[in-house]
Amino acid sequence: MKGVLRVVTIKDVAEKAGVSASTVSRALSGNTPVDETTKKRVMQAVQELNYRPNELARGLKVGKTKTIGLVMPNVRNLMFPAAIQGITDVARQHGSTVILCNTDEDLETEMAQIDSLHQRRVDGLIFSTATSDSDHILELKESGFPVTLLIRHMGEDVDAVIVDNFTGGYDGTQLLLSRGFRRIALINGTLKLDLYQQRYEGYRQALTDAEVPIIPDLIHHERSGWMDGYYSMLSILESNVLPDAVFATSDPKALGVIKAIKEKGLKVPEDISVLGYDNLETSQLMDPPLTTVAQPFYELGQTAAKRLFKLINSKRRLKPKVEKLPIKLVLRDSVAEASGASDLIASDK
Amino acid sequence: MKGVLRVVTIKDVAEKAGVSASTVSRALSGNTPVDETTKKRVMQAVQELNYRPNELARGLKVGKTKTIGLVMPNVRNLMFPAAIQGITDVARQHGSTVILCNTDEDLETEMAQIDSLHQRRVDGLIFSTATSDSDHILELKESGFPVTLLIRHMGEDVDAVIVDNFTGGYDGTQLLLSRGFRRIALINGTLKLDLYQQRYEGYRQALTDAEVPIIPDLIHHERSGWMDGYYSMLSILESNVLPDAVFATSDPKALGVIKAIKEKGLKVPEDISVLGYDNLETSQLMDPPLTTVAQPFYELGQTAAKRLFKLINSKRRLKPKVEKLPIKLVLRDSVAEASGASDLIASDK
DNA sequence: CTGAAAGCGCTTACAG
DNA sequence: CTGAAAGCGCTTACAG
Repeated sequence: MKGVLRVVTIKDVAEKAGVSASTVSRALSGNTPVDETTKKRVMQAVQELNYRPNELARGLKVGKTKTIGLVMPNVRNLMFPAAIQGITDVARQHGSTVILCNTDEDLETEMAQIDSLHQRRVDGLIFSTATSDSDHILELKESGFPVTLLIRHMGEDVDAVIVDNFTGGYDGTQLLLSRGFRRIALINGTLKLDLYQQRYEGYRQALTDAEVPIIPDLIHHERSGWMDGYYSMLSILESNVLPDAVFATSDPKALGVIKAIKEKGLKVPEDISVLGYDNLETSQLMDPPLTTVAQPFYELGQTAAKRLFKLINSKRRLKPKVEKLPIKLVLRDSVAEASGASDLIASDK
Repeated sequence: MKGVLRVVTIKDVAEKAGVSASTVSRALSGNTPVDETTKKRVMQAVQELNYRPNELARGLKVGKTKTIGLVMPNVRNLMFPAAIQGITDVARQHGSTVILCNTDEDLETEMAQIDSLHQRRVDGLIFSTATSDSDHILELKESGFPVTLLIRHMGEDVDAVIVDNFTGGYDGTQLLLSRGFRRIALINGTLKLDLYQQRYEGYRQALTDAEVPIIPDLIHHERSGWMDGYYSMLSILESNVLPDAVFATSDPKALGVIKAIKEKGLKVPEDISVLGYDNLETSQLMDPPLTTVAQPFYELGQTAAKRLFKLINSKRRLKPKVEKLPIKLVLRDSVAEASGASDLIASDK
């Protein structure tokens, strides 16, 4: 009986209710007054036929698809799932649907994805760009298309929701300083991404403010993932300047660092303290539980989506705004007090 | 100059190329022969105008949207991101786009999501259902709509791609038995999900086959997440029957178990061995690195997507098929040899 | 090979 | 309050 795949259309409803398609449309949308009793008849028919308006047809007509595009460099990166949830949650509140694209950190496919999303006439786009050289994004923005960047941004010209990375770098470093550490290694990501640049600057500033010398040998950039953290730390441990603490600018890197330290027969935090950055869910399960700079991923996603809908629903063009959400220090067990901390601090004077 | 938001349509191209819209359409689709030189003119115009066909209009006309829906219970569950990537990867190969929905494990919103996806006229649906009582899925299936279930399935009537959970439970338990353990605790998920039921049965079968008694006190069901693993283990440690090994049916639960064991001053694996299930990326970074039953999440996603496209592109209705992908034992350090294992085995005879 | 026409399923001025 | 008509941007038989 259900064999035939023909879907119920507005005409079927109209016929059943004995009215015109226009009236059905109006009864359903509620934008135009409709007589109560005819409305009831329509609703009855809708019920019986289990009618669902074709969103495509509607979109074609009114020029809004109630769909937003989400372009992520890598869904498997543990930062993103929470952000994605934040986005889908607010999209749902707005009756919007989200199309997810994964770029594998590749610029080519990023551009292809954007093209395909554009073809789908999404109402707007949220994304974390693969690189900083993103002319295509500026172009989009220029053309008046609603776009908001997430986590990774580019300058002040396009809307973005990010985290205050400078403060993250600064506060993290300062925590370590306050515990009495003076030889703080930094295992950082690629300087091509503004966010790592900022964390780096925060680190330097904190050191400078505390009049603690910066030791270039203890600074490694361009690292990503736990493997890089692991190898970076191994090489540091085999060099001649041993750090008393390590600030890794992502939790995975921090975990790699801890692994390396343990493998060398040293202890965290007794011998070397380790500070992460992210506060991924699993980081609390580590041994020791990771002290880290927490990023509010879910809120980041939420905020970006809210901003996007504001752009979408605004009549006039809004001035670009980059929102910086605050970081938070999460104190657990991987950072201790420097041994002989007081001496050290004293001797520094 | 770009100020006006009017998008380029097929008419603009037609006009510029001096042909009809029909010809433009044909030149672009390639389904019908078009004269080479006029084709070139069309392509030229497409280039100059940067024309992108409106996928919605196309979809409305041909009745395919080149969009699939993906309904997940919880994107933050670490099992899913890899599966999602598998799905988006093959969707891209098929020129399809994926709409992502998150149900928060809630049946109500699951049904609402399906409805909204249906309204969007997606070509097919992949999902991991929230519960087993899923009449709405059967209904969908019955109506001839392409659906494939992922990871969590329901019977033999609807297409699914899952993991061989019985074997997972069996092989995992057998690994523990082969190492000489005899009091193997099971920290399991909800029996409402077939997958946990199967793992449980695998566990029982392995014990039975080895003629090792099943100890009900060591079996905890309805646990999910690391917290539950943690508390389950705590209560076991405070009871009078101490296990020599624990089989947790998810990695997070295993991590909670390890945390509890360590807190009690015991060592993993020296005092108690722990086996997980999942092989999440972070599990190798734990201390000790987790021995676990690996699920091929990416392949699961890939396979489900491939199956879905087969369903979508098939003229006739295909017979439902549930594919079971194999698990793999990943040996790391959280499972050791039972102390005095040989005695034990001997004494068992 | 190509154009004019019809139509996919809606919405919304335009009349009444 | 309601219907007939036009049109969103495409595709595809139908003629030629």
